[in-house]
Amino acid sequence: MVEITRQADTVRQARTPLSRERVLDAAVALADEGGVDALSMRRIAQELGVVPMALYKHVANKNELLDGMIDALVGEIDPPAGDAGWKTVVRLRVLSARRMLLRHPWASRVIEVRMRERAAPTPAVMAYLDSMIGIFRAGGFSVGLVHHAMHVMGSRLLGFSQELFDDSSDREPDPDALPPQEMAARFPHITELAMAVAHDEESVVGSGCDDQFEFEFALDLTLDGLERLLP
Amino acid sequence: MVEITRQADTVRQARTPLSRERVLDAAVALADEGGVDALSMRRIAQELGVVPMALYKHVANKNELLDGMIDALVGEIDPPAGDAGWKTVVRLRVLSARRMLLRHPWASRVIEVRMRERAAPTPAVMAYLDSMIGIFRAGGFSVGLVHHAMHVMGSRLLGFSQELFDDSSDREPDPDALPPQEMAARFPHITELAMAVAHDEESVVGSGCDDQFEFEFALDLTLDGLERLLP
DNA sequence: CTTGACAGGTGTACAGCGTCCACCTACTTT
DNA sequence: AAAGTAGGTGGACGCTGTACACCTGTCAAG
Repeated sequence: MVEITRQADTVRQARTPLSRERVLDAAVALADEGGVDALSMRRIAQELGVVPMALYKHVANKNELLDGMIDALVGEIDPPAGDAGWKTVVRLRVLSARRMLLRHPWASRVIEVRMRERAAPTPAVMAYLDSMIGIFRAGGFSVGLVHHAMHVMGSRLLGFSQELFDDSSDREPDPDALPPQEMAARFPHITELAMAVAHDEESVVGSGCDDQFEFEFALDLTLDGLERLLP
Repeated sequence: MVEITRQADTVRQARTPLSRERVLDAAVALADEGGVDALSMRRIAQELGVVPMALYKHVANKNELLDGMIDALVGEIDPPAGDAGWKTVVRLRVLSARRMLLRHPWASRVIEVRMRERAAPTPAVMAYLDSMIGIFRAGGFSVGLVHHAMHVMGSRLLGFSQELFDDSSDREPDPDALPPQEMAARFPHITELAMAVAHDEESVVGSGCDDQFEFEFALDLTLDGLERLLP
């Protein structure tokens, strides 16, 4: 009896070595059932039968944990499906993203908030956007047109937030950003787009992307679409 | 000297009687300069030279304070301009909303977050939406079409968040909601729309508004718009 | 076979948060 | 004069994220 207990004690900390993945999973589960407000380091730790500070051996801090959760969720979005034409492929992908967001209602809020205060989107989001851009390119869109398209789609692409790339602001450069050539290798379409935008507006001060123009572009496209619905 | 000082002391708490408006103004100012994370009850109080709990005599709690701030900001949006046709009027109004949001970069996040967890938007937001619906109606849109239009415009109307009315969820009814007839008087267009939607989907379980359909409607309208841009 | 590094879990502590509660004080109303 | 009330005060509680020092088990090198 005593032996069993002791073994159980030993086991509790030995059997489940508490990996980063286990922390992330517990966090997602907790958020799923109690909303993002129920998500505290202490609660996650408690759920894992561990002391709060133990989490910090696998996760730098809470923000980094949120980033990890986002990455996990974005990974749930279906990859582009076959060769059905850009319109169908984009449509299916966006609907898949939406399903993911409906499964995790707290997610869009977290993504949005983290997006706003981070230098760059998380890697999985980057990959998602890159592949989305790739679909448009393959569908015959020019680089410039894809740029507009991404702005127009903004709020639909992940179900919210049209300003995924808020490069206009004066954020300090991300210290652990990817070196350019690796960036280009992993996210070729994003890179192509970014370079084109940066280049053809060289003279413009600041962002290299006229947010105001893009906003009005999207707005007018929407209004035109609505106008066509009038009898 | 002593007298002056004593007078100053007296004055500090007597001259500026710390109204709700002063609290709201201080809060907005603080958020404007330090972002929404710098906004704590204690900081606001400090800024006003007062003890934190003093604020609670003018504001129920922090959420209610955030609501008040939102209302103040939405009030900054230009009223509908003249009789230039629905398209122009909507366009100008949305651009005015955008300018407000650019003046207060933290605002969209606050509005969105508060929207998600509140039973109803704040009065000023209601008024804004009501008048926006009115513009569409006056422009010849049917009630049903306005409904679609509001969903399509969603992310542009206030610069974000297409799900302003997330009535699908199972929120407890707002205790201090307006009585129906007052609601109808103050927000006639919202009421008209809400009743029409509730009525013609009587048989459907739940929300009275098929969010999935609306999402796809908006998505397809956007994709069609993009398609027309292809050479 | 020992030793030392190191990965990983523990315990304590701190500053900051929102807000409940009891209190005091000045002013208004009867 | 008495009673009520609006509004500022002070203290406390429970919660948060996380810095820091510590301990322990595992494993590699001498």
